[in-house]
Amino acid sequence: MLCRNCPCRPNCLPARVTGGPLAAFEGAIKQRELQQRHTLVREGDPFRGYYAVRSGSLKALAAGKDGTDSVIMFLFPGDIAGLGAVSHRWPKSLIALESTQLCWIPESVANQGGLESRLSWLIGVRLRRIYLAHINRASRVSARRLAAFLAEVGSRLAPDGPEKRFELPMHQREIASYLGLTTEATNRAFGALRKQGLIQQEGKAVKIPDSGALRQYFTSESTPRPV
Amino acid sequence: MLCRNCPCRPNCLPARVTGGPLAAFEGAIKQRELQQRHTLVREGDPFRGYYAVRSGSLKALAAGKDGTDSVIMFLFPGDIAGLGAVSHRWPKSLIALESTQLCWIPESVANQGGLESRLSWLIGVRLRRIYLAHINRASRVSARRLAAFLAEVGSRLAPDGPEKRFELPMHQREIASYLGLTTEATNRAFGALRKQGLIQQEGKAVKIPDSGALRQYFTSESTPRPV
DNA sequence: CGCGCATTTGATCGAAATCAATATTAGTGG
DNA sequence: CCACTAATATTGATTTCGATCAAATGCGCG
Repeated sequence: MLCRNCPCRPNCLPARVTGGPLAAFEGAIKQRELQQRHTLVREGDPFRGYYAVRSGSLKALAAGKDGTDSVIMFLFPGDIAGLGAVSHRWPKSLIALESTQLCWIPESVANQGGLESRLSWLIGVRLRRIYLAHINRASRVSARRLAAFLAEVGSRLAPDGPEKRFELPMHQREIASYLGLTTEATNRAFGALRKQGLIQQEGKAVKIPDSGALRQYFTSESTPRPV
Repeated sequence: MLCRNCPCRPNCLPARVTGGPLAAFEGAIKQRELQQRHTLVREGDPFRGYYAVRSGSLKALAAGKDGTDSVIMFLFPGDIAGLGAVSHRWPKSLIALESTQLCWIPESVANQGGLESRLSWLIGVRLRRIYLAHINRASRVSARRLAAFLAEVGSRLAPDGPEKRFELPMHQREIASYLGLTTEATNRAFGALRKQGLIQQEGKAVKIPDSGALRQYFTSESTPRPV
């Protein structure tokens, strides 16, 4: 698969590159497949360029003192992995949640040919997304946090239309870790959202009948107190 | 004050710039003072370059639906404001917590003279810091979250030595908003840390007798569950 | 098929939210 | 500078939500 046909291109580094430079870019990157549960990079590894997620998904893990890890972030198609490691070391491990197609983009390639500004822009997008996640996780009601999470995942895995269907690639256990909840609380939060008709579930498949209603649910009264 | 004498230079854009280029940089930026509680930028304003914090501090606010804002981030001397707005709009309002000295760095200046890679590096630093904050806020024990916050602030406002003394520029109310707690819980968390001897307080002045002990306190058992 | 792991459900406990009231501080104008 | 006012900080009592403990069910996989 070449960049020119890749559905991720609008979100990727060479979004506006065409012609000869695009061909050069395509020649400089390297495609790679990562099997389910396999590790892409380990915490502390030296930085060796970026990985664009073309299909599948990953989780970023932060190692705790006692060997316990917590999930920091999920990466979906169109995301670039490695932004947190720029000119540094990988701050987090990255592990595939399912069979995942990646494009390796060497650092030298990303720092040439006018791609720096595009890279900065993408990092800005990432920062804004993290800030949004910060806000959503500030809610102390578990069902609201989960609702915000599912809305976010839905917008990534089923971008079109207000009704969304997708398969959750991660376990409830991993969602719980990401949201700072126990698995039991997470599970009950799923139940609460189902009972309110905001989501439907069938195994790992999730349907959001009305993403507007879901958003309405978690944006109302999400902040603890005004400032 | 020129960059060559600025204590923030190691953390700033022109960390490694010297000679003629440094003089050019100094000529291209513009110093500015912001009075307490005054607004630097408003949410949704177009991006107009970066602001380096030279002294003082700022809070970043996210507007809620109903006019209630929540604190997303605090900025201290050495920080660069605007990283989340690269080539976009300001995602958050920025308001001075105290009288604050800033350097305005036009976007064009930051994108020239080999500063792009330095900018990317700084954004990477910011991303890593946010991930760390994410982890710390995953703790469900309010005193632990506050301990992590105070350790972070202490490392910024009193970088030298294991014993730290500093003045908190923000209200407990703002800390509470940032941590996703009520003001009461935040206040009781202060009390808990005092009782354990991990901090001392006198008005807004905080003393951390042993920042290692404080870190030890909040890093142990901070994650809800392993993954 | 059986084993291990994840999910689901229930009961109890604990921490923080909430409600309420007071004390303190900061900011205002006289 | 002081009095006055509003906002913030502090403390207590009660309630609620999620953590914890425990057990059962379901599922994937060798």
